[in-house]
Amino acid sequence: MLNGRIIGRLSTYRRLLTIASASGTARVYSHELAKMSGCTAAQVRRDIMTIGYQGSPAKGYEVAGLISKISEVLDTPEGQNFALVGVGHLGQAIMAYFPGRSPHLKIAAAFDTDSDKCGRVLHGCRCYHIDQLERTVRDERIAMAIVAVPAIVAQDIADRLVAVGVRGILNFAPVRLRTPADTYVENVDITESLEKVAFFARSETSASK
Amino acid sequence: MLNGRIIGRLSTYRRLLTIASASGTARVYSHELAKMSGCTAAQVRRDIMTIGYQGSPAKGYEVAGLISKISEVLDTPEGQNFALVGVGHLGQAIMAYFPGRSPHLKIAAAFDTDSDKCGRVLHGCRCYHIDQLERTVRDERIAMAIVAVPAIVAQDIADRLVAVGVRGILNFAPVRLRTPADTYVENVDITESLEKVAFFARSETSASK
DNA sequence: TCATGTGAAAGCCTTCACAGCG
DNA sequence: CGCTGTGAAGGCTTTCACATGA
Repeated sequence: MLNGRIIGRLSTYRRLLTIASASGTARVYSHELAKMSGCTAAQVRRDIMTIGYQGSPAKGYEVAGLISKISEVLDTPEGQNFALVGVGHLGQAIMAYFPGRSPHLKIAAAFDTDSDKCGRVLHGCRCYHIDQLERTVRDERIAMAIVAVPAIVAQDIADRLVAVGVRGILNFAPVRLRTPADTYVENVDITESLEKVAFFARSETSASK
Repeated sequence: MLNGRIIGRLSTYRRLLTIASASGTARVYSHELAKMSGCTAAQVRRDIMTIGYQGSPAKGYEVAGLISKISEVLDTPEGQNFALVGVGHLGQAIMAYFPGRSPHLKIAAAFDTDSDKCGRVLHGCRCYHIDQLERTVRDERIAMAIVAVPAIVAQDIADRLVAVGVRGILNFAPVRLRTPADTYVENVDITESLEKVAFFARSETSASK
């Protein structure tokens, strides 16, 4: 019913709607949202139907209402906290990217082995030594993590995270993490993406993901 | 026939096979590769069939031969060059990640607006001022790019890249780029990924992407 | 006329299941 | 046996197409 694809598109719709709303747009038609997001109008309507929002044939969808409805699906009232493990370039890119994007999501703590980074606050986020991982994740009731560490240590970090209650991981390491069945892992594999681009850039006719 | 999903899995298989090969494994069965990659054995066999490689029921697949066959599909003999646009944390993470991963792929040039970075060589890659984009991309015959710039300028950069012949883009900016039909765009949307993790970490039973 | 909501069709991808073979 | 190769089935997503309503 609500699978990863739909969640992904809802996230995109919300971002686009939020931008549209900020520039004063009060209503959208499915074909407009389709064009903005790169989906078809039928897809947009079906997604909106799936989450139970209603538009009107005369006026399309109310932007504010649709944003609220999507947020009901995507967000929790209390918000959700991530731990970021690995404060290298990638980790810092993510920290820098975060503020203001998703008010309901937060990086509550970052961890690294480099003691130079520990104790400091980068992009509004406190950095701890990796030794503090277990204690901090527990104390801050963190249930999700971003793994941005070298491949060799990724499985070890994942094990430690799972052991202290983490049930969702965004994994940037080029490794298939082994985790319990009740833990969700989303992999971002840059090599895979690069090779897709390289392959399809050669083929004549192409399209987006 | 050879769609993005298959290309992605082939890339994963090759990485795993290369690791296996390095540690002395000469043959694999589909169920072994399946376990390593998180696919089913049937999927592995079907993918291998699709690219026209043959194993033997008695001995499975020859690792070296399979790597070659996958490489025939994924690589070009001359290799392919990327331009990297945006040498912030994300750009530098990608530069750092690159060396040795895919010998046939190379970042031939990086570009940034920050003149401090220009003229320097970071992670084995020369950085130019963004003003040099057109000339360098043309001179180096670059046909693919990684866009790691702020969202506001991403479309402009994409337009400039397309104008000088780029036909494949890996886009990290949270924007749907508008490009000609013969240009392939692969989007890596971190917000989307984070929201997926946040959503599925709440649901009881989960699984990988 | 032009939009939404949606059952039904189509298309796509994955998995099943088994013939064939060492 | 246990594995590959693969036609056929199954399941999942997307798209079609149209009833309905302003």
